[in-house]
Amino acid sequence: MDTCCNKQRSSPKRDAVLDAAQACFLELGYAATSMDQVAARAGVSKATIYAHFDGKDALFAAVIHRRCGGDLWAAEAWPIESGARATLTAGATRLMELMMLPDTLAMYRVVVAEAVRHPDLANAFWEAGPGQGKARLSALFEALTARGELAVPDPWVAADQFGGMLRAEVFHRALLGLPAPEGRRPEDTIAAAVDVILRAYGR
Amino acid sequence: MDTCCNKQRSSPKRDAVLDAAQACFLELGYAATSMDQVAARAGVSKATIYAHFDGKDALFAAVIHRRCGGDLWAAEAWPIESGARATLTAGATRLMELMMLPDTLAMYRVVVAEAVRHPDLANAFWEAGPGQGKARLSALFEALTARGELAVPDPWVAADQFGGMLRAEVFHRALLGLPAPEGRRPEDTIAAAVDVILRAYGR
DNA sequence: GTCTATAGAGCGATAGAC
DNA sequence: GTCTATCGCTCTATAGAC
Repeated sequence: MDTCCNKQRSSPKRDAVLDAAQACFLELGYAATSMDQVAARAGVSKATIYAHFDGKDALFAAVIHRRCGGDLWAAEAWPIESGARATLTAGATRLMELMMLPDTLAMYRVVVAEAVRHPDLANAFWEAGPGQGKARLSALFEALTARGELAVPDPWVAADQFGGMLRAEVFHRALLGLPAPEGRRPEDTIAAAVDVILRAYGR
Repeated sequence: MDTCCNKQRSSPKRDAVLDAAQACFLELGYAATSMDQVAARAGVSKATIYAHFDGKDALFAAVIHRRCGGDLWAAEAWPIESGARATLTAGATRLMELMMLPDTLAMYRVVVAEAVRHPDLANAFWEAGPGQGKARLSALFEALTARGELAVPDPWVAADQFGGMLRAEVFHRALLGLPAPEGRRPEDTIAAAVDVILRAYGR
């Protein structure tokens, strides 16, 4: 137990440090964040941070792991509606909402930026984020195929393709901080992706 | 003219600085790269760098703009083969090759990381990279529809979807520095994406 | 243009009092 | 655990000789 966290699990100052560090890292990136900034934002001294975390690297890891720990992906939030179109649209809408949250985009940016230097964090992020999303979509395809509403030979491949279409230009540009392509809303991307999937994998 | 570059266009030392800076920025990221490192790698003094560029920010911008300037996307490299499957497979293969180049992935990482602080660079990157890729795929869909081999109502939407499927798990994990999913190669992703497109937009 | 040398600020991390 | 004060280092940027 407790192999992933430094010192004890929780304390008011410790939580304040984690909150402040998360805000700084997501806003400025890893390298551009200083321990002085984190300390000031948390309302503690720098020495207090070092009493709770082994250093800047360990603080960063704790921030990422904490945010990857919570379960945004409870299966109950991914209902099998009546009909393949409704089910896929509902799932895609939920996924799109999560992907487009400002904090999610910021998390993407900082993890991608540090992926080479922190492979373990990149892996934790994948497992808690995109990997879970893919698993949820895959479960949808499996259930719809079992019900005879779709004919999907490999649910993981279909989930990858569906997710890829959802993660297309709208998300891609948002990740780069660019405005969405003119007149193209997330709902349009979702509807068009569902159309393609139904045509390709419908019975 | 010459509005995008500092001082004169080219000189041996200046090119050496740009090469060294590109290597450092792509390898370490913007913030973690120091002017001392760039100077050492270029074999010049720091003062020489400041004689050619206004500062670290301007040097970074020059590196990104230089790499975005070259045209990797000449239309001749995107032939309309005989048959929709062959055409799409050839185009997707070319796109996948470009996307999976180590330098392309590194460029993605550093531009995404700095996108919030350097919106103009993010835009230049989009226009020179993903935007061009989408334009090339779109031209393919348009030509295939004109020939009557495909029935694509909106080539830009189809290009977005096709590109999204190609940019799915294989590329997504590569961007995070993670190994490819077991037993899934880029060719498999391409073939599966072409299958879906042909089923959805075939006549 | 190019160099050496250095200014001046900010960095991560720690010592020692309480 | 938490603080103040500070160490030793590296950073971006520049001054001045050639």
